[in-house]
Amino acid sequence: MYDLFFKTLSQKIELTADEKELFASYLTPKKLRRKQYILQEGEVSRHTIFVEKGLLRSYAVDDKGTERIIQFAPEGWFISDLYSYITGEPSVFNIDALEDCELVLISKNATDELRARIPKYLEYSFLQMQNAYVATQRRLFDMVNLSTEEKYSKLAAKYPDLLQRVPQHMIASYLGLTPETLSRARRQMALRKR
Amino acid sequence: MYDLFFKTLSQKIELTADEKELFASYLTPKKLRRKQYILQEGEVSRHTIFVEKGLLRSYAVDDKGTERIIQFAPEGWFISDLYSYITGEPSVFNIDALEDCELVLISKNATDELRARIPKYLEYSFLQMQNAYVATQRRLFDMVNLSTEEKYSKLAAKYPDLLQRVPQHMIASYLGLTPETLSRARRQMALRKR
DNA sequence: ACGTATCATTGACTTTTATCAATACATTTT
DNA sequence: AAAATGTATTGATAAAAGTCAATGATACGT
Repeated sequence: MYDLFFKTLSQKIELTADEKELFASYLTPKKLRRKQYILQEGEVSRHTIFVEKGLLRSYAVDDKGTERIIQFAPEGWFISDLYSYITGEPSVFNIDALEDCELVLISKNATDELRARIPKYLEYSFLQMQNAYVATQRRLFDMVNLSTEEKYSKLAAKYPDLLQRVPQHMIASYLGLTPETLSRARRQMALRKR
Repeated sequence: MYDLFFKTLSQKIELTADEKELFASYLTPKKLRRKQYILQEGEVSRHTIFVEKGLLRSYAVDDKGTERIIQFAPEGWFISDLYSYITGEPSVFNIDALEDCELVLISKNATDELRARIPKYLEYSFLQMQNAYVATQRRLFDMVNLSTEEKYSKLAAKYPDLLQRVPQHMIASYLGLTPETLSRARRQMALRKR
């Protein structure tokens, strides 16, 4: 239990056995079935969610009822609506399971106490946030400046397994494209390779 | 000197007079004339830059030689190529001055020592990074999901003064549009308002 | 104050992407 | 097993954005 979670922490900070035990006492395990929500629009995001197993996604629904996927979170990833988490405002996003999941929840209180009792965890949080920021900046740049084909190729190169686990129209949504446009782009690329 | 810098820190953490003095000893002031570079493609980003006065921008140049603006940094903002800063890899961005600037530089060494000697500064760095991350996530979502007119309107509402200080074709670049497209979108909006 | 950049706009045309509709296939549900 | 749902592809057409070129207007450096 929490194996992947502590393995992930250990990539950036080292915890003693005692610290791990203390840490674990603040964590809540949760299983989630495919299609179930862990956060729904209008609720306040009160936890940081870590994915031990399975696959989550976050998305918003636009005026026309179209789902706009913001993020995928497979094993080893954190996900939440950070804005709602920080401000306490109701979330405008949904987070649900694309596969059966095993999750680790850390409440806001738990986070605060953990950062106070294990200062290394504040450092971890900083490093984690720094990584997330750099990654998002890069993705923003790519989304603004790359062509449809380049966006897809980059995603496919970086997360090849994701394409096996997620239906193509969700990849299209994540990339800000219609399913038709992505389908045609893929066909073009395949034709050119022959 | 450093007035705005410390005022900005004080929005998130409180420093004593002694701490401020210690802090200031790690800072380097720098003036930059309009059009001068503070970071050029190929160099390693070795400082965090704070803008006391003036206006910076960061941008990349694509294969066709077109400038792609990533960020504007007016007074009170931080800017750097964080990826290059963290990894030590040469930067693929440029940062230059759109107006005469007064800057505050914090070297990587200074940052490390400051975080060790003033633990509150690690907390500040975390909060700052968290804010930057949330803001970038939101901008990413908008760039992917909003129409041209919506992108421009949102920017204009959020940073009205920026439109006065920055030529329109740079706003277009920041929004991932051609100058022509932005010009026509503005015309449409103006016509509709009458 | 001058000449030179730079800048914003507009028109004509091309390319890219979205939209709507139909089809075929696969996967889930009952 | 049959029905219902979800998924990917393709075609026809419309809408949006990019490209290229020209014209005034403005700002800037000396």
